[in-house]
Amino acid sequence: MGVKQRREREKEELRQLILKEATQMFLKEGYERTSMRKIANKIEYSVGTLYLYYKNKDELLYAVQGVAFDHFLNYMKPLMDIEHPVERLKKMGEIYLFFSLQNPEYYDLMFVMESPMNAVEKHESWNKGEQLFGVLRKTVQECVEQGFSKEKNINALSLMIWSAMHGMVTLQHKCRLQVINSDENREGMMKAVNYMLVNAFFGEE
Amino acid sequence: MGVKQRREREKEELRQLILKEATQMFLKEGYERTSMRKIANKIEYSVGTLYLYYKNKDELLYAVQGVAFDHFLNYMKPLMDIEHPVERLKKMGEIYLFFSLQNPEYYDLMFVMESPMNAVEKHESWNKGEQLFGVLRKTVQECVEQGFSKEKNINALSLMIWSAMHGMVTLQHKCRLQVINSDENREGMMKAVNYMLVNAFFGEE
DNA sequence: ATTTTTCACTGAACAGTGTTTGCCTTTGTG
DNA sequence: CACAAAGGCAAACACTGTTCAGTGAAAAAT
Repeated sequence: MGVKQRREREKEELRQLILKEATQMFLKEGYERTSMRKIANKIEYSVGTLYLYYKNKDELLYAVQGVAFDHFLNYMKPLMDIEHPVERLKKMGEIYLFFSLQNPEYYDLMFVMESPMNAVEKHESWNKGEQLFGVLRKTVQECVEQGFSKEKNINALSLMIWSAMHGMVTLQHKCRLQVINSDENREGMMKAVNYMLVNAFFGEE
Repeated sequence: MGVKQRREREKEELRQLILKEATQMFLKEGYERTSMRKIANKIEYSVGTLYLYYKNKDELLYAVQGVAFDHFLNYMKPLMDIEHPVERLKKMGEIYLFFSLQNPEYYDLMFVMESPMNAVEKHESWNKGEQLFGVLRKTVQECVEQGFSKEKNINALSLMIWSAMHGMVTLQHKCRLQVINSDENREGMMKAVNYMLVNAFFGEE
């Protein structure tokens, strides 16, 4: 009997609807103004229903985080066609900056907010995050293999690059870059990133 | 008549008491569990009273942020005695890491939370932040002047270093460093920072 | 000395938050 | 037809930041 299966399918559909609508509200209104009640209103169900599909807000946010990561990976994947690893790395930095400034709410969800990480069990892995870090590490590895860096510790090198990008983005998002002349804007940041990647970490070819 | 002055003094004393108690609660309980009501309870005044001394929570948090910066600057100031600028910079990195991991709530207040920055008026300057950035910039400037770097743009260089430190610290705080083998802990981070400062940005002397 | 004014302070109320729970109605099964 | 199961709902709980009419005591003015 296909009844069980239909119900299963309907449940999955509603789960997806909640996720889709929540994601949309996050992008449009920002997470500050996106409450469980408002999501429930938008999909025309009651608040309690949300909790039948997601254990709590953390879990819902974790699901939205997944959507954000998928978006980001779609930005990144085409870059893997660039053969020269240093060129690829530079382009990755550019895209990283671009994405984070265009989608600050997504970025927060992926790399800043505590809430979605509470849904990651202590001993469970954070798949999407590892997937993305893998893309960076692979590129760094190629850079090292082709002799563009003195340092051979791939993990330390990758972490340093990621940290620098992440730090700059978040300082910008959270209004801490007032300490620098405000004419040092996106272009200025891009210049600094380029310096870091080309001159500091990897030798000019 | 000294009545006005006494009242003025008493107001200032209560303002300081609120600040002191709020700061303490932040450090002990974390900002998640520090509400206006709980602060009011601790100092045995009613909630409304807090709003006679601070316009809103943002302003109170901004005041606590000031306390945090003072602490941080006290960590940093002694370093200015180190003559060699590269050595000083390395030590600054060490202290930065140490402070941020020991006082995550303070760190959040200073560099991550949006709330306290709402109290900084659009055209008003963020004094404490600029003061701290000045300490870094001065050291970087000396490094450049003594010929330890090819890059001459002091601001870009300083920003890059600050970003890298800040990025690493926040990725750690917000549980995003699961992507790296967990045996790469504080020491591993310190190694990466040292690599960055000594090998990447400033030549080994 | 008595009245008036001033002012710090209160605590209830408002509008919101995430989450839980008892009930109800619709659906599918024996 | 009667019974069981399950999805959905509304109300309630315990919070949050913030506001505001009212209180009572101290200071100023009469």
